[in-house]
Amino acid sequence: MTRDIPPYDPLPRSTVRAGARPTARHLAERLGVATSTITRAFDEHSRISEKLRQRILALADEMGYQPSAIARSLNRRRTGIIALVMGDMANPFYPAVLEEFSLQLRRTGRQVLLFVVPPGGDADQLMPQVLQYQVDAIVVTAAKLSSPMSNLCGRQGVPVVFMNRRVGDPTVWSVCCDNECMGAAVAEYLVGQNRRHCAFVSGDLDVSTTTDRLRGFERGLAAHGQRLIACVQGGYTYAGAREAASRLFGTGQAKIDAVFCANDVMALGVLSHLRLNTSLRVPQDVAVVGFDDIRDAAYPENSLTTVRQPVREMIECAIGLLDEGRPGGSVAQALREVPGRLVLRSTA
Amino acid sequence: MTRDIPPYDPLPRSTVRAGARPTARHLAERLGVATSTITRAFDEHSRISEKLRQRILALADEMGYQPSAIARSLNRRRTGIIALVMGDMANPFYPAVLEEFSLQLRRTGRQVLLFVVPPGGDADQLMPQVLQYQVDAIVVTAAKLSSPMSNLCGRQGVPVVFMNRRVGDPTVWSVCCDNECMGAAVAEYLVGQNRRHCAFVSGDLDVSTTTDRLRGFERGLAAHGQRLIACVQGGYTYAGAREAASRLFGTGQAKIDAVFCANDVMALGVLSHLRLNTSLRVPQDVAVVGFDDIRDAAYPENSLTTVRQPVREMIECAIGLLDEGRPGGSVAQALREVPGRLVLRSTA
DNA sequence: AGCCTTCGTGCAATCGTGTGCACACATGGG
DNA sequence: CCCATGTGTGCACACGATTGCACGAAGGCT
Repeated sequence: MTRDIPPYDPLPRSTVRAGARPTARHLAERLGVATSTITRAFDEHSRISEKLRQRILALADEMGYQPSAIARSLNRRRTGIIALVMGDMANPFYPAVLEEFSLQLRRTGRQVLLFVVPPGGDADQLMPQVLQYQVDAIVVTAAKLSSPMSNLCGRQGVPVVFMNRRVGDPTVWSVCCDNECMGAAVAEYLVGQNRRHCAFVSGDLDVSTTTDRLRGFERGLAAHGQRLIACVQGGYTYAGAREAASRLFGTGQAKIDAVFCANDVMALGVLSHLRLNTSLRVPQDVAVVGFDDIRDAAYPENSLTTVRQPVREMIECAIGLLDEGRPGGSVAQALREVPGRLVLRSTA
Repeated sequence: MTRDIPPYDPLPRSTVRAGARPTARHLAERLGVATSTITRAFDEHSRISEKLRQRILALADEMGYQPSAIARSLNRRRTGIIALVMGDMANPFYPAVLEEFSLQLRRTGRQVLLFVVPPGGDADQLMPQVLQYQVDAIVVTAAKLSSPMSNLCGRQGVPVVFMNRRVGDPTVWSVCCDNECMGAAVAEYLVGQNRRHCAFVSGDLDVSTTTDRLRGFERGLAAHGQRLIACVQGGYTYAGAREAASRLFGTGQAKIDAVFCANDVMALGVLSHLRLNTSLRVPQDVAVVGFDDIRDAAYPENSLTTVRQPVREMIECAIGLLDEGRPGGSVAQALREVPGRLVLRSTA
C-alpha cells in the first residue's frame, strides 16, 4: 500500500443523512469501495467479483438504494422515456392503445411520458416541453403535429412515429391499419349483402385515417358499378354522429340501406339514432358498419359489425420503428400498414 | 484584461457537432459568455441585462436550444415528473381521470409518467422503476399498493396519493368522493320512489370504494326500516355485471325492484341484461343506479341515473396534496372527501 | 523463474445545468 | 474625493451515475 495519498479526502464530508435518498456514494462509504464499483454491481455485463456484487446488492436492498435513472440518463444520453402525445381520450380506442403501449414498452424497460392534447388543441405547443425531457422518441396519435415541429424533432435526433395517421413527410414514420383495403372490403361485403344505397360518416376530412377509409370504400363500390349516395361529417364523436344520422335519415332523403362509419364511436351514435328516432330496423332495413372494434362494439346490445384494428401488432410495429431511428427513404418507405380484419356481428 | 490566463483552455475542444442537440455550452461559445449566463437568460429571477438576455434567447431559438430538463432535475433534485399508476383502463372513468390529471399538471409545468398496471396485476412490481425516475410524487388509482411499498416511498421522501380509494395508512393521502354519503343518498332516493326490494352489485369487497358505497347504502335503507335484499359481485366489469344480473333476476328469486351498482360500467351491464334477457321494464319494474357518471351514462339509449364523481375537483385536491408532502396526522386527517351529486335520468 | 493474459478495482473525467461566491464596474451620497 | 451600494458576469463546484484507462494481483504457460 505505497500508493500516493491524495492531499485531501476524496469523500470529504460524510454524506449519510437520514430522510434523503441513498446514493451510490452512501453505499460506497459503508463498504469502503469506489462508487464505480457500485455501478458495476448493477450492470449485468460489468466485470465484478460475484461475492462483492452480492454484498453490494444486499446492502442496496437494505438501504432502499436504486440507481437514479435521471443521473444515468444524463450520462448515457438516453433516458428510456418515450413521449406519447395523444388526443381524443374520449374515444375508447385510444385508452386501449395507451394501455397496450405502456405494457409493451415496459417489457423493454422503457417508460411512457404522457402528453394529452386538449380537445381542439394542437400538439405543437407541447413539443418544447416534450423535447426538454430528452425523450428517446415521440409517438403521436389522434393529434396534429405541424411539419416545422416534426423537423425540429428531426434536428434534435428524436424519431417521430405517427400511429393511426399517415403524413406526407418522409422524415417521420407512420403506422396504420391498411385503411384503404379495409374500406374496400367493407364495400365488397355490403354489396354482397345486396346493399345498394351506401353512405359514409366521416371524421375530419383532412385526416388520412378518414380519407383512406373513404377512398377504399368508394373504390370498392365502384368495382361493382355503385357510387356513394351520401357522405356526412360526424366529427369522430358520438353526438356528432347522431346529428349526422339525423341528416342522413331525415325526411325527403334518398333511401339509404347501409352506413359505413369512420370509427366505432360514430357507428354507435348512428345505431342510437336509428333505434331511438326512427322505425328502421338494423340490419334488415339499414346496415351499420364501424371501424376499430372497441370493446363496446362487442357488447350484445350493440353487436356492431366493424373492422378490427390490430392494436397489438400496430404497436409492436411502432416500437420496432422507434429503435430504427428516423426513416431514410421515401414517403412510401416511411409508412407501415398492418392488415385489419372485418368482424361480422349483427348490424350488417 | 490582466486576468490570469488559466493553464488550459476551459472549453478545450469545440463542441459544436451537427446532428446533436445544442447545449448551453454551444451557445456560450458562440456568444463568448459563460454557460452560467445562458442559464440565467432562461431564469425569470436571475440578474442579467435585458439586452444580453434577448441576444441569448434569439440565438437559442435559432439553434433550437432548450435547457435539458434531465440535467436540471439532477441539479435541483426535483424532476417535475409525477408518476400516475393506474389499473382498469377498460373503465372509461379512468381515462377521463387521466386526461384531466395530465391537463391540470401541465398547467403547473409538470409531466405525467404513466404506469399501467396490467389487469389482475399489482402495482408493487412497478415501484422500483417508478422510484428510479426520481418522480416528485406518486398518484395511485384503481390499483393496489402494499403497505411496505408505500413505506419505501415514504423513506425516500416521495408523497403518495390514492385517488378514488381509501387506505388505512396515515402516511399516504387518499382522495375520494364522499362514497358513504352518496350511497345513503341513493338509498334515500330509491325508498322515496317506493322501492322496497333493493340489491347491490359490488366490485371487489376488499376495496374501500365499493365497501363505503355499500355501507352508506345499507345505512340509508336502515334509516327507513329496510334491508338489502341481495348483494352480488360484479367484479367492476360489464360482463361480470351481466352475469351478476342474471343471478339476481334468475328464476325463483325474490322480486327485486332496484339495483344500485358500484360503478357505471356495471350498471350498464345490468341494464343490458334486463333489456335483452328479461321482460322487466326500467324504471317501472326495476330501477338501476350507477356510480361515476361516465360519458356513456348520459347517452340517450342509456340515460342512466347515477352519482356524479366530481373528477375535476378531486384532481385539484390531489394535486394540492402533492405539494404538501406527506400527511402528518391520523388516518382521518390523511383523507379528503369531495362531495358527489346524484344525477337523475331515466333509469330510476 | 519470467512473461503474458485475465481479473477486479480505483481514479478521474464526463454528461448539462444550477448556484454561491468573487470581482469589475457604475452610481450616488456625504 | 472617498466609500457604500448595486449590477452584471465569470468561476468553480455540485448533482449522481457511467466509463475508459491504469494498475496490482493472480494464474497459466514455456
